[in-house]
Amino acid sequence: MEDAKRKSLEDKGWKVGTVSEFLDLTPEEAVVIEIKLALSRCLKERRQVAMTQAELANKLHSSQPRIAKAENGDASVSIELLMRAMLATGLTPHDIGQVIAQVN
Amino acid sequence: MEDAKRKSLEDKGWKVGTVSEFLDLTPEEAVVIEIKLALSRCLKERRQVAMTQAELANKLHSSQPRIAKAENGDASVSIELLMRAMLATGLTPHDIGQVIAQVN
DNA sequence: CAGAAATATATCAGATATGATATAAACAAC
DNA sequence: GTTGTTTATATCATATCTGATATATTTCTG
Repeated sequence: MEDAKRKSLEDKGWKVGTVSEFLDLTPEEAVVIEIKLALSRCLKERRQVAMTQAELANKLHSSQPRIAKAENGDASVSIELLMRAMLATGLTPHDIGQVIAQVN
Repeated sequence: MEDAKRKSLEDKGWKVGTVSEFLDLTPEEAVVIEIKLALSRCLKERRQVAMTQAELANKLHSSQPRIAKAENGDASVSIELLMRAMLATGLTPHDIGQVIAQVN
């Protein structure tokens, strides 16, 4: 993993800091991070053309700051919240499946 | 929703009990439940031909009881754990994407 | 530039998910 | 039917995720 990418992940709260910590990640955990980031990017792209973060938060019974975290790939956001958000912007399970299928 | 299906979900811990509670579910929440159940079914099918629950649990640094819950669609299991488990059985992001894309 | 609107960051108490453990039930093979 | 293997259920302390709130920063518009 390149330094710049690791730095970016660390800023978002991902525990991939040191090399040894990075090696502690199972392959599955690494893939899940990639999936989360892919969903996050897709959500941001779609939400921006559809509504404000506050509007989306209302639909979800969530809060604007949480949407911001979701769109920025924050580690505290679950795949479930990412999916609920994507669906609330009008994306479908098919769309979500396509995004995940393209990871790696 | 038919009675039999609602009963099955209730047994697994899903809060879809009464009609009014069911109506409280946002459409996105309902779809997410379907996605979880689809992932759960796929995991069970794949794991059964590949290894025991205990072996999978070891690969994941998890426990056999948690794998049992994952395979039986228990509400306490996150999408993230379902995905990590699927990946550990040898399934790929592409496989996972296909399962989700077929929901609904 | 000034004010408004949108987005980002920080903090936190409560809710949900977690692996561990114990143990029960189901299922084989003998 | 007894023994060994696998899967299911129950409980629990800890860790993680949650929406809410306050507030800072960026971006838009006039």
